[in-house]
Amino acid sequence: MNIVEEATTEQRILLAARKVFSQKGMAGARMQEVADEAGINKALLHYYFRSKQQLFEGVFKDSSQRQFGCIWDSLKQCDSLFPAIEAFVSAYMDKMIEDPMLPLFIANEMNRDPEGLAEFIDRGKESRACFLRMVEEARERGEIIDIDPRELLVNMMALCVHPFIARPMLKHIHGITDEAFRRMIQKRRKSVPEFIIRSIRA
Amino acid sequence: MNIVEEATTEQRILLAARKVFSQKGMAGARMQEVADEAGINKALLHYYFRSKQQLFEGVFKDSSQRQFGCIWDSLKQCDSLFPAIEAFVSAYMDKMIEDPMLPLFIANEMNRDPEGLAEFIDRGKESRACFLRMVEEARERGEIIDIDPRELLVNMMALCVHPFIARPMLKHIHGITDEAFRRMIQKRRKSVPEFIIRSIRA
DNA sequence: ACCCGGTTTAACCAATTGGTTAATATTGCG
DNA sequence: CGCAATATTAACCAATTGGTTAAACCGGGT
Repeated sequence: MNIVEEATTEQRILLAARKVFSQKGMAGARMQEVADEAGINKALLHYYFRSKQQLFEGVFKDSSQRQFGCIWDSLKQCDSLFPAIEAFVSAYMDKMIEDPMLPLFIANEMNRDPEGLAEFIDRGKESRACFLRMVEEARERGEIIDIDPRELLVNMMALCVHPFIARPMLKHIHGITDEAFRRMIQKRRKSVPEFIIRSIRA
Repeated sequence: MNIVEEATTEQRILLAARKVFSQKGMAGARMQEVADEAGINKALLHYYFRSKQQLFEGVFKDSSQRQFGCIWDSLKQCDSLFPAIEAFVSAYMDKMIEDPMLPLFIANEMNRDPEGLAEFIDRGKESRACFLRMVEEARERGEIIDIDPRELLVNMMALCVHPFIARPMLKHIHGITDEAFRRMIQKRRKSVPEFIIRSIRA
């Protein structure tokens, strides 16, 4: 009856692997733990995914797509910059609320093996270019100040992703609970776009 | 004659361990690699640091202090908010240019063992409180808009630290070299404080 | 010269871990 | 049913890895 029980073995493996890998990282994850989490034998992992590396790539591919996939799409239908920024921040944060471990996991593994994993994050290339052009045009129309579009994008992603990267530190420094953290994120869904727009409005 | 040759064995070990641990993380680091990097026998590691855990804590304590230590001090002598923000961003970025692997390393290990490592990042508690009060006062004087000081601090740190966390992705997405990355960071030393101040100025 | 404390090393050990194998269970199908 | 293909498991293996041990080295004091 459980959704986990209904799913195919391969899906259960990927789900378990995503949990273990994103928590412990490639080096810290243990095949046995993935097997336990999926409720199967360790040898069965190698039956579906020949090696740890292959299982990891399956998880990473899925995770990076999950994180970078439909974020860009959210702003494709926006015709002006400010709503696009709001849509981007909202979509990005929604994704991370779904799976808060993902950003740090991806950053970490990209750092470990930049060349090997580069191919996985190439999605949304044209959507990103589209957004950069949108910024450029808004600048030419004088709606915003003179700013490098790519720098603006870096700042946007920074403000979105950082609370999830630094969550343990924020929780300790500000002494907040899980619930307080979620409220903070909800507040940021509105305050971050305001922060950005206020700083670039001409 | 080399500085490494002159240093004491313990210093060489800590230097090598910091390099290996911050690149590979606790789980991925190998004691043998630390020993090789330090140019000594593996057993000698356990002579100076009884266990991997103890060596790791030595490195982490040093690293977290290096990252969070004197950043706050830089703004203690500032009497008004905007120069304090500029000083903070400059100091923070200087630290990270020195050792670009540190932020991701610390974020990662804090995520792995939040309780065990929490004690190490308690430095600068009162300086941080001092900064938050400074923001509060500026708000009461009407110099800046109505913003939660802690949220402002999160945003500041986000804009400083994110390029170093996401460096491999930025390098791949924007197709930039190491040299271009350093130029980008140098640009951000000025643009980030401007970005922040523009968005909070009343 | 001799010893003694701290330092360094080579060899070794036990536990972990990714991966394999061969046998068993299950499912689908003629 | 019977049989073949697929799914699953228990037992096992080789390599890696953190850690230990006992011996050797080395400088200084007497």
